[in-house]
Amino acid sequence: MQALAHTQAFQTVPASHIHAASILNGPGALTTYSADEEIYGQGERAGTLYEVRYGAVRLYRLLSDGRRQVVAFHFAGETFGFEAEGVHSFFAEAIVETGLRKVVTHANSNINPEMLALALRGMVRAQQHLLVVGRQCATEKLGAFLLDLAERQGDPDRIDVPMTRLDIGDYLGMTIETVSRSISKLKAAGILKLHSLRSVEILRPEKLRQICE
Amino acid sequence: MQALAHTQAFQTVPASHIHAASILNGPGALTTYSADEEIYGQGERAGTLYEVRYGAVRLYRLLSDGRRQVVAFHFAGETFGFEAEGVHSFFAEAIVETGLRKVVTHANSNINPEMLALALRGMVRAQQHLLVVGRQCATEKLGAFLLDLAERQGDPDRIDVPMTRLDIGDYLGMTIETVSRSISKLKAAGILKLHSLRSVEILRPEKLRQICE
DNA sequence: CGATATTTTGAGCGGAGTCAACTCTGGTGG
DNA sequence: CCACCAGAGTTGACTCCGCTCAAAATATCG
Repeated sequence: MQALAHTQAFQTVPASHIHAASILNGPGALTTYSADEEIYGQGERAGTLYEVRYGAVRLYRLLSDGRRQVVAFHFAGETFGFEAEGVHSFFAEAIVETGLRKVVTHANSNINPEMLALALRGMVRAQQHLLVVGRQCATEKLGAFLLDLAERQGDPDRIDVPMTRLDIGDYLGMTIETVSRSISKLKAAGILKLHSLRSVEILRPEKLRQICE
Repeated sequence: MQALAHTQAFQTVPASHIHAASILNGPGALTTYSADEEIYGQGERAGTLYEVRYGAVRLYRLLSDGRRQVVAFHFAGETFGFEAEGVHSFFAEAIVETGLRKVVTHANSNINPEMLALALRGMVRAQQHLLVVGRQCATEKLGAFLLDLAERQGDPDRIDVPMTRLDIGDYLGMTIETVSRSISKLKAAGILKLHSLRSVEILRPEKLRQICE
């Protein structure tokens, strides 16, 4: 029942997203993945793009010392799977029950402005992520992360957070304890309200970035 | 602390706003910039790519609280200036005397695979940067940074470091004092040798990532 | 309802930031 | 040629945020 609620929440797709992705191909088959199922692995041959129809995806890389760096999350309407080389440099996993539409692209054949647009958007997103992880205190990072989620999900107040605290920590470069503490701090300050572990309400968006000390 | 101005950067952008390069390899005029000279500014209209012929360039963004996040450095042979929106979201400055070849681009006409490849490489570079900044201790960050420089400059041992400690700090998300201390630590450990402030020799490349305690 | 995983909270410690003083470097002009 | 100087870099002392280890509380699922 809980999972179903997530699914529905993520099905809201901004019009611009649908537009960009659907030009890339004809109607593709919908593939479904259950929670924590691998979509592709580091080192696998690339060449397929994936458009999220519903659910959520994490991209991550395992470092040599065993740590995990989550590079990106993707939600309904977003397209991922771009690679500069022929192989994937990250793992892709479904976070919850997720539906993907595969977009097979073979080198040089499918170059068009829409595809370039998606690639550039991916680059901008990575650079934006960099700004967040780069230099901020834990609470600021979390605030920026939540605001990003809100923006991408459409609803400015109510956020669905399908990923675990570990995912968030590995995404923002901090431990689960610090993630938890930051949430508690924001909650205590009356900026956030948790309806459940996976449903967050932003009461004071403008204050989210300022709490830091 | 006020952080990033999210709202604009996270907005989805219609594909029509993208000004993509049409021709990457036409003969372009060589423009020279002196140290610290601005190449383009945040908010300026985009649409031109730049190929570095010699010298070095920093891309950075000013945050609302006055902090500066250096997003990338670029050296000879590299191309920068990609934007997903019609305007530049970063500043570009020459670090030292630098020669650039401008590549004037026309919107939506004649998009080629080479162009996409460059954009994807930019994305991968940003994600790689993310892995470095996401690392835990300062010395590891600096080590990864130096190894990156060595790789991009060709010489595995001797590195030219044109940027200041402040540049490095703003790139890695740490203070100049910590940058300096990290260098001193690596020097003391016999891993680095400084021939001058701008010339670094890597004595033990394999140890660069491991020093952290 | 019990078993397990996830999350929260607590206590203590260490690394990076802050503030400050000092040293080094490179450039300028006498 | 050298003295001077401003900026860059280094080093030190101290503080504090976030990591670690540990335990309690809560959520999830069979």
